[in-house]
Amino acid sequence: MIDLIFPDGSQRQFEDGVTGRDVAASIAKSLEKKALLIELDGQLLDLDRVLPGGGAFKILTRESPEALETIRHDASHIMAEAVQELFPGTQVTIGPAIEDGFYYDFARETPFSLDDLASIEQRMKEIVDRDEKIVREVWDRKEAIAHFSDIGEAYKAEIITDLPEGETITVYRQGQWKDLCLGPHLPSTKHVGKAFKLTKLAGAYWRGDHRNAQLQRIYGTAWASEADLDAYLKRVEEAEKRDHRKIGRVMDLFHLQEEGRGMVFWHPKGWTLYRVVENYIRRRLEDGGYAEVRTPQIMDRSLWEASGHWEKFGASMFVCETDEGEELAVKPMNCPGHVQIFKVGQKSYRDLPLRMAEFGACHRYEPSGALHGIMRVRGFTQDDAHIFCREDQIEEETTRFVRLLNSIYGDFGVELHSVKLALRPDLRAGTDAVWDIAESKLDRAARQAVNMEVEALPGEGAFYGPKLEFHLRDAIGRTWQCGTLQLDFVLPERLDATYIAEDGSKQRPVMLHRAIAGSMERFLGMLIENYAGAFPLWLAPTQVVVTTITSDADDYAHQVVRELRAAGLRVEVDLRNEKINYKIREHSLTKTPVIAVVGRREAEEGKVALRRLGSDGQEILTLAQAAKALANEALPPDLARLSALAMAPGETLGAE
RNA sequence: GCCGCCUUAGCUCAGCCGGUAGAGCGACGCAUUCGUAAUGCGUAGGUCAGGUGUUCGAGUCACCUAGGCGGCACCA
Repeated sequence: MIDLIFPDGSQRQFEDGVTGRDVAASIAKSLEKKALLIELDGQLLDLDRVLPGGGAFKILTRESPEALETIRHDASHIMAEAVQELFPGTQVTIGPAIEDGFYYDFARETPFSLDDLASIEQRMKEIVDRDEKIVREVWDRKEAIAHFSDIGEAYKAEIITDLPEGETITVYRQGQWKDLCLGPHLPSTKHVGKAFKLTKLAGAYWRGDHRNAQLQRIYGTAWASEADLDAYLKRVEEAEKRDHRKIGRVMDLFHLQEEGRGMVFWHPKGWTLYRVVENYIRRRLEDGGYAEVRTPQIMDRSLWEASGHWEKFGASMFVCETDEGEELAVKPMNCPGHVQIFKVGQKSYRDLPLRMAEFGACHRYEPSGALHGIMRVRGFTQDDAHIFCREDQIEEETTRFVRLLNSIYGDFGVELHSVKLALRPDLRAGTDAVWDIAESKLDRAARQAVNMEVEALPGEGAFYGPKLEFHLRDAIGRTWQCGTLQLDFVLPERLDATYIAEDGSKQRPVMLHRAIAGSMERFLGMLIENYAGAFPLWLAPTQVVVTTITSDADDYAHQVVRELRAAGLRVEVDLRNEKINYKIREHSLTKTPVIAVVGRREAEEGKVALRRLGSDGQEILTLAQAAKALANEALPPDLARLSALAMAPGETLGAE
């Protein structure tokens, strides 16, 4: 007998050998009909599988969020079945459920074309209609390998071969088709429903390794209902409107062109935004005890050899040779330059921690396929800094850094999506004991500073030390690493950085490489998507457009512009002989936060009518009131906090 | 870099089975002076990404090159 505890807390006993379906049937016939899967002690199981024991028991239906992943997984199997029916000779590999959908990787000589997706989708719907029972079978390892080899499924045979001895090999059969799979699955293909759509075609390497064969991946999305599918498609469409490349064009922020692939041409408005962000970060760094420096863009090969970059990073570096035979490299990172500054003169333990910051323009030769708008470029600027410190200062410096990062993200209104800790790689410098300390320090310090899980990434650290990664999410759900903190035991050694300790001995400092925005370009791309271009006043490139109803008010409009500019605001004027409706529409489309409309009435009364982006009401203020209120609102958050602290009545700090 | 798709006016996009290039917006000109998301009329804009080929004839078909987009790999 087994004991099952139901979600309402009630408990019942069942005979050994009972299946999830039996239990559902014992509750209600209607429940049995709706049941798709069961959850036993948090683990999903097939409905028709004999329960392996008792525990917390739950029946999942279409409506259960937990069932969605299985619906998607099944959809991928149905797609694989459809593909093998339509394109005999195609080998299957793996096909998991992913966020919002699923994919399946196939091995086939001739690539699929976009047109094939329609016929595959059609066949999938037929398979759903066939209502094929999905049956779990446990196979013997040798037999399974022999079977999959025989039918020409080399990849499946390889997967089984690589499974640890003693692992249960399960094969799921649906109709004539079968696939090696861990499961669980729905009772039959009918239950997957038809709320799915094949979305894209891509190449993908077998087991994610570019040295392996390239497979063909078909992506799809699948949902519990048509309504959910439509909502998803609409969401994607909306997200595409936030694309920073599109908004960058509409708002005239920047452009990219062939002759400078991966290099951003910042237009006046985009550069204004850039400078506002840079100056804000600069103030926060100064406030956080950093000193800003500037190091050369191009340095001799010998330095890059000494730092190890020539060997480890050479393939990504832009190099050049002079007529005199010098070999130079454009800097891909700022660290070697900073060590040079550290090494000038003698440093004492009293100088540590020494925090050296630079908005350092770096160039890296990124693979062409990696480029993406201004998010992934070849020329970018890091809000970089290196903290030279003693080993016992690592933890405190890390906590300080993560707090600063979190506060800065907060001021920009972006939300940290995840924090990851990249752990020691196979090839590494330093002893295990040092790595143990380094990893646990970073982990502890990060957890202390943010109330968030820290996901471990085994083997992904740099050869010289572990690395904390701070990820933000873009408009279409892709996540990007922005902030980072890397511990480095190696570079101070390679470039021979030392300080004099209390006992007079020479010691090696530890270096923390850290960045908050990461790349300014990427961070601005994130900001553009985060706000869909509708920036808060302090960030908006143009904060106010003053525009007239008729040319009678032109002179007054100029006066308004002068006063608002005197209050520190970024103001433009639009005196075009167009209807007010037209001008409002145009400035709204380019996301100007405040439109100040002036007509004869305002001119006579010395007032302005402020219209906020996204609202159709207006606020009539005197010119002096408007200037003061807007200037106050336009204060960057850090200065706003200062001014609130100062509480000096009537005093305002100039906005940028 | 690899796989797939795309590239037509400044922008967004039509262009059928191969028959000689279109729209809207924008720009420019003229008229209009108007009260909160598109005033009217007119004018100019194209080596159909570049190249080679097939064809009587190519924006359309084939191949090559470049760039872009979506993934993969790589990465801030």
